[in-house]
Amino acid sequence: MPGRHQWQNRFRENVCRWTVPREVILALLSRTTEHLTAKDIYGSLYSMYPGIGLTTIYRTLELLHRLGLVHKVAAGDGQSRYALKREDKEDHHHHLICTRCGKIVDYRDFVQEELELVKKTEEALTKKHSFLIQDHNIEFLGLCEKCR
Amino acid sequence: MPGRHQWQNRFRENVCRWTVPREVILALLSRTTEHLTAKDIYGSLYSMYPGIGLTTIYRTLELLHRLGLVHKVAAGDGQSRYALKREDKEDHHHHLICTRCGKIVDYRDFVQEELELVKKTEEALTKKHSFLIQDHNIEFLGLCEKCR
DNA sequence: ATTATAGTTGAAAATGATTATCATTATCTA
DNA sequence: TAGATAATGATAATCATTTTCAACTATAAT
Ligand SMILES: [Mn+2]
Ligand SMILES: [Mn+2]
Ligand SMILES: [Zn+2]
Ligand SMILES: [Zn+2]
Repeated sequence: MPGRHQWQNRFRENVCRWTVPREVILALLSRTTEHLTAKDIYGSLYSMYPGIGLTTIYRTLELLHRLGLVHKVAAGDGQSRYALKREDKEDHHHHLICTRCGKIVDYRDFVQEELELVKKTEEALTKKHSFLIQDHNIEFLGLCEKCR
Repeated sequence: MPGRHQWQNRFRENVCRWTVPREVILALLSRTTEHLTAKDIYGSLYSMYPGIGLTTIYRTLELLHRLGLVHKVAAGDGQSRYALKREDKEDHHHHLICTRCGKIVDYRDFVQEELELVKKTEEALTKKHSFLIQDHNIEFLGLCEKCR
């Protein structure tokens, strides 16, 4: 529901076509706040769209990631998980990750302080190591309620 | 060179035997500050110890990780990298990761401020999500000098 | 509306890192 | 030194992700 046309435009700009699999995957992602694996998506879509290929899901997720529409998170259990970025700019957040079951929880605490520290650090590191820094991650690892 | 006997003892406590492959792998890790993949290690060891198996390297690295002797870092390129933990306690650091070639650089800037923020956040998250938090990661992603 | 041109799809095979098996060997303890 | 058992390494198996490629389709130009 949130912005099918915006997505469509974003695709056109990049010479990408607006297709059924892409629409369906985006629709699914926009319906949840969970961080889904390619297989999760494949499973959820199966009833509504039995023909869809896992390959296409991987390709679409990679595309969405390239277009900056989804977050891609490695939970350390060997598979990547994806979540749609929110439209509002107040969505900067990081993750709490269960190392046993792979569950990912968003958190948005102390974002202001975090950003200050991140900015300082980023500047220092850019100079010191002549890296081109594009992003940062902060994650807390542990066991979720069920797994501990 | 740094503490072969300490390692040996750490092994014994855990009913683990002190073997040639384990000694050789630890020796290699202690000779560098780089973050190595299992294959890197296999390659480096080959001349000195042609018989060693890649399987054993994986097993040893996993063991060292379980014993808390190495850091295990996922560079996002699909393979894990390992680096020996330093003996001194001033070694708390985080990583700058090149998303193109997987290179990992340690940084230790603003550790004090970082720890304050981390502590606050950890307490808040523990309560709010009833997670048992065991560790945290901070990483900056981008392109290294060679890759950008 | 028809056509031409890329972009897209999905089945199948390939890749590549990591793990599981299992017979053989090495370490440690008594 | 001998027995118990942990460790090794060759091999096969897993498993997520990619690559291939022929068939299909969205889109723009006629
Ligand atoms: Mn998230
Ligand atoms: Mn490090
Ligand atoms: Zn869990
Ligand atoms: Zn690089």
